[in-house]
Amino acid sequence: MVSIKGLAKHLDISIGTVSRALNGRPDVNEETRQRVLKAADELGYAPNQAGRALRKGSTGVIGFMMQTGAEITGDGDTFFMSVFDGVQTVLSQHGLDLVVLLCAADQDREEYLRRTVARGFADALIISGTRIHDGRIDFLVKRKIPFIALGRSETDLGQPWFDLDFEGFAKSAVARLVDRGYRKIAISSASDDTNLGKIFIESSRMALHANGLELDDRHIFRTPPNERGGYQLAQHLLSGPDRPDAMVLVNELTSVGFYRGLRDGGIEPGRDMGIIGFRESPQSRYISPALTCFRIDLHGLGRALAQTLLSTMPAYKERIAPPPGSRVWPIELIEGESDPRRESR
Amino acid sequence: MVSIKGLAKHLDISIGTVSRALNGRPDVNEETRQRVLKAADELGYAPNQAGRALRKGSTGVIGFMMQTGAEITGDGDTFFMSVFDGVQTVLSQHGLDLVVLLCAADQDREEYLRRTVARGFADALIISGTRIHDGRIDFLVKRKIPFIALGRSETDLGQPWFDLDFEGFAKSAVARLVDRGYRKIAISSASDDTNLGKIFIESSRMALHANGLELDDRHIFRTPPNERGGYQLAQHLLSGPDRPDAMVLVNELTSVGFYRGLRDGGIEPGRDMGIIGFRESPQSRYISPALTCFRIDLHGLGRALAQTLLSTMPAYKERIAPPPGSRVWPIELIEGESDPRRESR
DNA sequence: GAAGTCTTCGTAATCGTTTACGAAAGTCTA
DNA sequence: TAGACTTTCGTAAACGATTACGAAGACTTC
Repeated sequence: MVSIKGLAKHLDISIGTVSRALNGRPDVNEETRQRVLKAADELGYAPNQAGRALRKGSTGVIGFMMQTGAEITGDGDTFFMSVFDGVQTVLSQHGLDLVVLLCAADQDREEYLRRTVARGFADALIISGTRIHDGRIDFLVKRKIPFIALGRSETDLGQPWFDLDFEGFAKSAVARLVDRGYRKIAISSASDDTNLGKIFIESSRMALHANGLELDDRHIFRTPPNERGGYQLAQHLLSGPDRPDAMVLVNELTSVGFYRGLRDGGIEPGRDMGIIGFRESPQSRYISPALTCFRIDLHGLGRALAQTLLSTMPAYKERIAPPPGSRVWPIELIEGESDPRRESR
Repeated sequence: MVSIKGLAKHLDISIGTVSRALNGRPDVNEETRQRVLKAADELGYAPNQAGRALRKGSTGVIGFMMQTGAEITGDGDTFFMSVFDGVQTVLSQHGLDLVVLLCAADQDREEYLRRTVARGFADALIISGTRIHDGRIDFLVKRKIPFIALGRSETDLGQPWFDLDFEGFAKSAVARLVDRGYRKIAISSASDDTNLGKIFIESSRMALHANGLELDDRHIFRTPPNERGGYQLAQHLLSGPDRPDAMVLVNELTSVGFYRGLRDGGIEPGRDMGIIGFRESPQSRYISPALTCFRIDLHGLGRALAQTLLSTMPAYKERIAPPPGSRVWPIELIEGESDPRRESR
């Protein structure tokens, strides 16, 4: 691997001149520059990232930290890819690159940060899957590493964040179901130690209350975010007493299993039970009946994340304004056929 | 951000001693080491990655390059998550970390390599989504950067690779369908410029031939790897002449749409048309009828990739033997109900 | 032709870390 | 007590890039 020194020796000029030629500095003869460029190409010279980062004090890279396993499968397939795409769109406009840092699911996330990231691996970070109490936030704030969180946390040290509008979801879904004649509304939530779970349950309770109904504690289910979870939820419903007439599913992956589970028990989804899912997924319109759910502009969310992050970084602060609007990312209803209007009985 | 120099000054000892204490060298007094460790913790010292990489000539990181958009959504993204997990298992045993390098779908992949990776960003690479002719392979070989490919390529410069057993898939699926009484077998393939598409079509042709049947060119479909693709495929089948009695789907995401499309046209999947999918997915057993498909040990594939890669790297060569076995990764049949045995008519 | 300006380039310091080398002091052996 | 050995640590040279500074020469101007 040829270095700048090798290039200089090969051309019999100084390394300073080579560097200036390569970096487009004005104080180098055009003919010399061409010679350098040609030689660099021929010798396959590529600047050493470590040397450059050491000298410049920045890497030109933004890290996106996430966990393998649970998180990504839990949130469904294309979710993160769409966000990545949006993030990259903005970053590339500023000559920055994105790398994804995968923390194994069984690994301590704070330890991972310390080991991999705080070393100066990236100039800034996007962290996802925030917990209600998230040690990573304390750590990054203490270390003064610029970052933004995808997901709320009660660990609020003034860091910027974005999150999906779970409140809006609960409110819309409940209002719609009530309006359509459903009265015994149950919810399938995430586990209690996630922000999603906590916010969604509370919001649903309030939304029902606002409509003159109460959320029965026995109608709150914690469902693993996958097909199997949906199937088991349906089985559980069928065997239990006091069956609800509608269900709000906070994770769309469960829907396929839920449909199947209901049918195996003789209940026809849509006809016998109203169903609303959270996020529009590739399959939500191809299952039958098509799932009523919400569209989320994930690419836009990615762009907003990146812009907001950059607007907090000294090197970019002046050039970038934080995007206007709420930190709660809006969602948009997609009407399906899984919650038809009920005839009064 | 405190450096090793700041630490040394704070402790009033030399930076050499600090470094040795931190790195567990034997030639440092135990009491001194404890003082250093304590101070490092208090001051929040984290070694600078750039400085270390520059000096050591290696980063301790393996990059996994993939593209946003098409590729990952096409394969469903639990696919890569499982592979990542396997890769990481092996890497962490050797003190290495994994970063995912995302090349935007509309970006030139070779250019991306040059810009991001060849700079010494990672010690080695895993590249995915190989094309029939893949410039990245030439590039990496020329630059002498250790790498392994997930996916075959006709650009064969002796690099190591692993790939899924598409031949085995075509062979098993066809043999099973024929054995169960199906005669007019169609295939839903990927686009022709992918290895998957090329290999799968050819293997299917041979498998059919081996069973005394021929693959009608009009029974070869190129289907976008998503639900919509499956739906449109079904619609196309229904409107066309000479409807096949069985379909082999090389992408499992299409199955949900395909089912729906058939039903919308009055054809009951399974009963009226036999269906076999490729990879077992979270939904394959929860759609109805459950899809007959193949299980793939993706975690094992990830481990094999990492091990093979390390076994080609000088620094690890001695400690790691390449895993035995084929570079074509095996698949295992999961019986569903989507291809019932036909009564002879 | 002296002085000033401009262009072009070499020199050397610097970023943070690791490590070969040697120095100093202590310990042991004969 | 001299010599050999051990323990502990400081010194300084890399690694590859960027950049402030100044020098040398060419060119202009009066």
